[in-house]
Amino acid sequence: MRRMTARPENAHQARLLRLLRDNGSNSRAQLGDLVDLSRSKLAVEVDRLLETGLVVADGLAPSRGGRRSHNIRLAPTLRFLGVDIGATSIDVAVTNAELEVLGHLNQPMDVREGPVAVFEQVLSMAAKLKAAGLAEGFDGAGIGVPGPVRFPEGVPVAPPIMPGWDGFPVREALSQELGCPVMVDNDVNLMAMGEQHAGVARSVGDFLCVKIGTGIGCGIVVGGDVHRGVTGSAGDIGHIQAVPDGRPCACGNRGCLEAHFSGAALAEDAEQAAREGRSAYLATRLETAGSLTAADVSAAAAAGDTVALELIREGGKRLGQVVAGLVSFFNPGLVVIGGGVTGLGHTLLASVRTQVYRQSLPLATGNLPIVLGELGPVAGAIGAARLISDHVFSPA
Amino acid sequence: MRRMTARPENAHQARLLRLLRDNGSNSRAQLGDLVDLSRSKLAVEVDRLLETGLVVADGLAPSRGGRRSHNIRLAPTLRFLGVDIGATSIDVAVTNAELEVLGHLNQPMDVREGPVAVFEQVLSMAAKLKAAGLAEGFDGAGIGVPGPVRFPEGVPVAPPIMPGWDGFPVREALSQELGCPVMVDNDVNLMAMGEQHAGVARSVGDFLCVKIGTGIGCGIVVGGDVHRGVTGSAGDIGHIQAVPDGRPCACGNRGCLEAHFSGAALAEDAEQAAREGRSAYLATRLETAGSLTAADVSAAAAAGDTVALELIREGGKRLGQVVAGLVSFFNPGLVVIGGGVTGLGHTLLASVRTQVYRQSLPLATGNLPIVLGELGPVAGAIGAARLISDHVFSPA
DNA sequence: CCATCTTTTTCCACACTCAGGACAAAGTCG
DNA sequence: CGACTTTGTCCTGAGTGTGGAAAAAGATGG
Repeated sequence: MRRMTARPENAHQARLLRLLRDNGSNSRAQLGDLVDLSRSKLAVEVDRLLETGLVVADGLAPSRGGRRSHNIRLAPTLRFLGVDIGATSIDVAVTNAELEVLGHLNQPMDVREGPVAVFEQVLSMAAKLKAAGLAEGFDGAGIGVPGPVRFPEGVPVAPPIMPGWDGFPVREALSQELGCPVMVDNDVNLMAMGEQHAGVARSVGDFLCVKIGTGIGCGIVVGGDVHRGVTGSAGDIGHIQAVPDGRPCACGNRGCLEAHFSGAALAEDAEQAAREGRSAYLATRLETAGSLTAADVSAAAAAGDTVALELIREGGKRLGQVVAGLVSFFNPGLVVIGGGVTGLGHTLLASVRTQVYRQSLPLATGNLPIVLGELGPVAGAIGAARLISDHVFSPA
Repeated sequence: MRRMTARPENAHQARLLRLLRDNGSNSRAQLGDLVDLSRSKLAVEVDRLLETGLVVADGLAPSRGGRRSHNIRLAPTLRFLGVDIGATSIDVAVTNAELEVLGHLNQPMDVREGPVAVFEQVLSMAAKLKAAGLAEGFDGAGIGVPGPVRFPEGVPVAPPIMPGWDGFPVREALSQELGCPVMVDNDVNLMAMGEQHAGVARSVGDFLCVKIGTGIGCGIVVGGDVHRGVTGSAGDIGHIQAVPDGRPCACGNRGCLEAHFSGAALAEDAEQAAREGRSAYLATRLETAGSLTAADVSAAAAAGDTVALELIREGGKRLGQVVAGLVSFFNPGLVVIGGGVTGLGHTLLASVRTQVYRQSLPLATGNLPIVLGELGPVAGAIGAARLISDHVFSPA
């Protein structure tokens, strides 16, 4: 079911669409204040957008002391699909044109089952959301995958944790299936875009967004734009050396950050602690579940388990060491920490902060907030919607 | 002696001026191929530039099969001043509008003598270059200082190795003295711009430029533009921890890269080796000179001294560890190594390369050249000229 | 040496865009 | 109810840029 979504005809229209996306409904007069176009010109462009159906009239705005202005908003029927494929689960969200989440589904799924199985799942989730009446069709879809992506083509390249995905034409295939434009990016970059659009990073031009999941990655935003690097692997900080001659890592080196702190490493450490009898809480948990995850450590910490707390603190210190280096190098205006293990919360945050503030120079840390992401599991999906909306709201 | 340099009236003219700067003399027809403007429009803009005197006619171009085209070039009387203030010496260069170095002076001087003394020296060097007939006046000057700069205002902020410079209005003061526009930036950023304009980094959009001098810094170029960070301290990698619990550093921490490898650290290590009698070459040198510098180590290495070579290799390994992390994080298309100790040359390079290729992931290092800068001591001055020319060649 | 073909440049007419003013419509406020 | 403010529409005039025609300058081939 192909939907022909109109596209803006020029940069002015694109600008207006993005303003409406970011600021919501707006009066014509207000728009005039924002865009520095003559009233005549603005009227023409708005009329054209109304004709194409991308925006609709939306009643009258409250008076600002004179005649009331007509409100304009993005077409309420526009729908974007945001897909965040993680290592062990899939998040799918439907948003309207303002990128508000109308519905959200989460399914556990191992990305290693390969692109065909995963996309089957994604499409069925999308269908379920449609069946719930949230969308009739999609005007665009953003897809996040847990590995490097050749961005212009929308193709994963040499993804370490996604065997079978290398070179798979994700963009092409999903565009075919969904009948709408599709953009693909690294999941961490999308999380950064999500927090930038609707989360803690609003109005920050340069920031880092560290995502701790099964692995560790870092979204880099420079001047409002995501930096992807020449091969799309920028932000891949999981294999930076955190401990000289430390633990062996799947990548073949030793002491990688990921080997010492990540969802996977944390789970292993916890199991070991449980087996060695250092934590009664974790031992019980291990016995009932058969294995432990980062979430178990999080729960243990919340229950006051000292071993769990110590694991988190130690991990935060490792992470903080690496982040301190990145802060010195990049001098961001904000550091966001998010991902599945946000449940580790303030213990982790405190540990990272301590390390960064101690190790980086005052000029770089002086006014540097280090905070948790505020969008939780939908950050990636919102970022994905943002990605594709940027594409759809740009001149054809 | 104030010179009123004309400025381009619009973006098209600015574009043309930069093309002429980067490509040298050019025929009108060739320009037409490059800029995607109608012939009429192009003719008008070129004529206006001719009127303002920013460009001049320059004979006829060779025929391309028909009527010969008129050559156009930037006014040959335009002069930029490039100043690179290092920790221990000052480089001043005069360039024409194409940023070719017409004359270059170098003077040892300790930056700690403060801005007043330093600028006195700079002005006297500029006067000397003028007296040599290289310039009548300057149409702009770029200044590099060895510390963080609040870029828009051109003011150093909290520079660790430049006490007395904090908050000094460098841009304002020099603009007054020289009677021309002035821009100020970190010396490392300027070196990066220099290598980008005329050195190894031509045609690379994203790259890192590591400068090893008295300290260590790193210029970051993203999408062709220098990234300065929110407080102007981006690229300050000298205080990234390279050795856990390593040597104490002036910054108060331990194990900073700069404490283990930099011009200053190298000199100290060499002196110690000399005193301990581990190297006859260095011991002799120490006796005659009273102290050692990085240049001595360089000379010793060239002479085959094993201790010197080992010092360089060890330092390269430390540097390589840090650079490997930056490569993973930033995924650049090129890494340039330059600065005063380029004399350490290929020994250093080999050591850094080994470490980076070993520690970073193949996707990031797959096609990553790591090379020495090719502009030597004038890289900074050329970058400074480039900086100010970008400013002068932009609409007023 | 001349005729023909190319390339470059200039000139010009036409279309298009856009800013800004005038004016009508719709509200507020006293 | 009247004066003032804000918003929206219409219209004109200035300016800009495109593309064609033709002239200028040279190359090529007989």
